[in-house]
Amino acid sequence: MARPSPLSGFPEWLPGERIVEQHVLDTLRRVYELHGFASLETRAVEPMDQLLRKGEIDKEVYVLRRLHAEEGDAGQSPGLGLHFDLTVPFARYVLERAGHLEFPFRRYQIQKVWRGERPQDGRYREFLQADIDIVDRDALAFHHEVDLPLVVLEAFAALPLPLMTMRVNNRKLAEGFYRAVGADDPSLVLRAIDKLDKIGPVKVRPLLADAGLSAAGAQACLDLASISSPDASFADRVRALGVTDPLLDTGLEELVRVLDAAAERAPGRLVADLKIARGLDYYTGTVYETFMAGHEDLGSVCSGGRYDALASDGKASYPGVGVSIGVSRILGRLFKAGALTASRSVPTTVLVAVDDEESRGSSNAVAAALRGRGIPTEVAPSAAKFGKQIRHADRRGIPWVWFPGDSTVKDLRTGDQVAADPADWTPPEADLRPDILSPQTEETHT
RNA sequence: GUGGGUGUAGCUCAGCUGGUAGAGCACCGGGUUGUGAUCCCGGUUGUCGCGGGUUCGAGCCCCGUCACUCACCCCA
Repeated sequence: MARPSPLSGFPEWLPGERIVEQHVLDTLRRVYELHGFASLETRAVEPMDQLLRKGEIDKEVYVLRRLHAEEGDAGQSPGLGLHFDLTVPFARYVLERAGHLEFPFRRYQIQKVWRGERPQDGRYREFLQADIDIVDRDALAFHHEVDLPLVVLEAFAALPLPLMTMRVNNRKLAEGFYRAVGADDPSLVLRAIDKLDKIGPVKVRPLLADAGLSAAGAQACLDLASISSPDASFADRVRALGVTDPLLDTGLEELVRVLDAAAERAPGRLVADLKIARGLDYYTGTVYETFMAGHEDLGSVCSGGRYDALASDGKASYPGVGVSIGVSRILGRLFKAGALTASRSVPTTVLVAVDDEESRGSSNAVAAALRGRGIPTEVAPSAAKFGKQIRHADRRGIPWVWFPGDSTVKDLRTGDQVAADPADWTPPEADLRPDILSPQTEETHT
């Protein structure tokens, strides 16, 4: 059989990269649980009508089909598709289990999602998302829109990643403003403003005209979009535009509260940016997009917002707020750039050398003693010359090699070799797990 | 889905107007009868993406196809 070529858009990491990924996932789990978020996993498939509701027909969903499906089977059921995000499955889960859940319900969910789009740099067809959401029944207190992004920023701060900056806007603010300057359909304006970074104001202006805005109205929207600030000062600049509207006032007030809290609890990491739009139309309040220092061209690596109508069963509605971290997008870019590696490609801390095959048993005994004290240990695969055995460890980044013959242990980094007893020798605490190295020059969190 | 670019060794690539496939790195063995580097010597590695066509002859030209990649779209 010919060598298979990798499938584009379905990333698979090397062992060392997987070690980095697991470190990231462990850290996210730790921080999320520190804040009391419960872990959840939902099935990979949803009924097609669930995935495609809200008229988002252009969603590229992978459809699930039995190889031996009978003719006509397809017509009888709604059909199944792989989920393309974790929010829709979560909303479905909440509706289905509302009677068994305690509200407000806080959960995190780290799973693969699938999108049938053309892959590109930073854009995959199968990728890992790490979501956290808070949902409540009927009404969700506003302060969750303040608290949730701070949890995510805390998680980023605990990770060896380039500096993350979260840019924040508010749908009420935008919608109130757009209506007040003459837009009948604020979502059209939103979509136009969303393209601002990519195509520039000259090309956005006609789109705003298409949305029904006068020249003055379009100018006002562009002026609004140009406002950004790392603190609450943006509000004065918005008011200086002279537009008044009750919804705009509410949105302004909310965004000020988000910025005030962030200034205190995550200074510099959260910025008000009134051109942040978000394509998805179900957001109703604060919206978030996050950019990675030095990799802004990648687009947002962590986005979300407040939603009111995503889950509703007719009797009750379940408003929520959540964000999703694009784990694969972040890691794929940093791996490719050589900006994030593990100090070794295996978990092994100690390689026990083998003198000859007759004495493999004593090497196994040394390894067992070390493992018994929590030290990840493997035994050399063959009784090759010691130079070979050392190289086996060196190639993998294993820091220590144990020689059972004279009961010594060698630190490959320094070359020092000392007598040691398997019953009590212990490596430095830091050697028990691989280090995560981020050799880039940009600012990092840790 | 639309439009560009690229497919040659494990990796990065060279290959002239069409004339029997190369380099560097990597890898393996030895120099070195049990301790990593360097050095020296030697060695392995290919359906030139795939299929067809033109030609005495195709890695090179033509057609098709597949894959990868970039942009649009959309978004993590």
